[in-house]
Amino acid sequence: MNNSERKKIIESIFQNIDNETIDIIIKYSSFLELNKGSVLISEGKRHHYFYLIVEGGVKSYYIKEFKEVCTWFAFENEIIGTTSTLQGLPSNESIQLLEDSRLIRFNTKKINELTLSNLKMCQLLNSLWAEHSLFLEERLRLLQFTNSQERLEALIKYNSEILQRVSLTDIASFLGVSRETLSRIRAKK
Amino acid sequence: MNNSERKKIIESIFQNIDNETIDIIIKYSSFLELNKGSVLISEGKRHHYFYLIVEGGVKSYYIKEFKEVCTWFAFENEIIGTTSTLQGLPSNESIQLLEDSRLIRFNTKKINELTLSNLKMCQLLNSLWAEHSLFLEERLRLLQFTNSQERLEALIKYNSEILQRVSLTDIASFLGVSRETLSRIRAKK
DNA sequence: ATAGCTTTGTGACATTTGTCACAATAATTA
DNA sequence: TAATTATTGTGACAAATGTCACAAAGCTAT
Repeated sequence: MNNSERKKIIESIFQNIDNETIDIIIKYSSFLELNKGSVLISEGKRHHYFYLIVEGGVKSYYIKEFKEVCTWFAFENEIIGTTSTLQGLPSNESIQLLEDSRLIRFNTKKINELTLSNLKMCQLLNSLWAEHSLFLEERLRLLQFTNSQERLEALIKYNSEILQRVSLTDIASFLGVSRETLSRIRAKK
Repeated sequence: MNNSERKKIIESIFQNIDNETIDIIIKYSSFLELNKGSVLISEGKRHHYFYLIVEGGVKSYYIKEFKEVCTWFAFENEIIGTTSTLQGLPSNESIQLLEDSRLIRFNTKKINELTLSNLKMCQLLNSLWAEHSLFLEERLRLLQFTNSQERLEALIKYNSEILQRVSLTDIASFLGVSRETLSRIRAKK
């Protein structure tokens, strides 16, 4: 991927940022192609990057009693990272590629520094946080007071892409039910 | 509550903000004393304020099938509002006082305007969002892959204040279990 | 194509949780 | 204080879900 392609993608994601800042952002980013199974962020470690998925998909999870608990999935044009990593803490979850993927990688510290002097950048981050909070609140609602049937229906309705690109084992964990229960709910319909 | 008291509290919450901005924030705020049961924000409506609890407590909830589903509780020195309200949307949940409370009320629009020109204010909002995201992510973990016993234990460990100040009916709803189940788990210990 | 591995489906049974009904207790108000 | 209301506890039973075991189906690589 050449520089002008990368610029186009970054411009479409980081909207309303002046040209000069975009160039700085590009300087602080790099392009990667990685294979399915690669781990971008691993639980318990400090990391210095967040990513934009150009093509491909990832899952995020943590280990509980020797088992993976999936917390979210992401695909094309989504910005991914872990909240703890963005704050300079050891990550509370891992991020792994579900497919061979093409990614743009950003340096967390450098981007954070930009927000200290660049108001637009700071505002952009604010809107990303707000969006992220809404996403989390919706997920909380889904988990707090719905049965597994309703959760699956919501997933089909609002995130049908996940169903097509993620294994049922991971989806079950994401929905907070056992693999077997998910299998049975699917059979019932 | 006089102006200098209010200034002190606001300064302790909005850290690293210059004096001039603090004065503006104070101008955009007002002090309130309200009784238990008062509703600060009601589901489905647009609101133009967020609040700081000086003394007292609140619960947030939405209605599902004629029942309240509690989403969170807050007490002294916490900033409260709903994400949807902050973004100018109709609120997706209600906020009601659990106790007679003393509050400082802020004008959302005015504060949002401040972030357009004041970098410090924008950064402050960023850190509030980040903190809020971490809070939501922890709650998600608690709900996604724990049984009711573990949820109650986590609540006792990390939010014992809630147990002392909130009815078991509301706590059960917050933990995502029926009132009866919570009652039985408590009896078992 | 075949052997090996991964993913998905399904039966049997135990456990957990929800629901309904009602009793016991605590808090509030006249 | 007595009456009333709100909150909490508990028994009985039904429904949902988890766990374990194993079969079926899909992939992958040689």
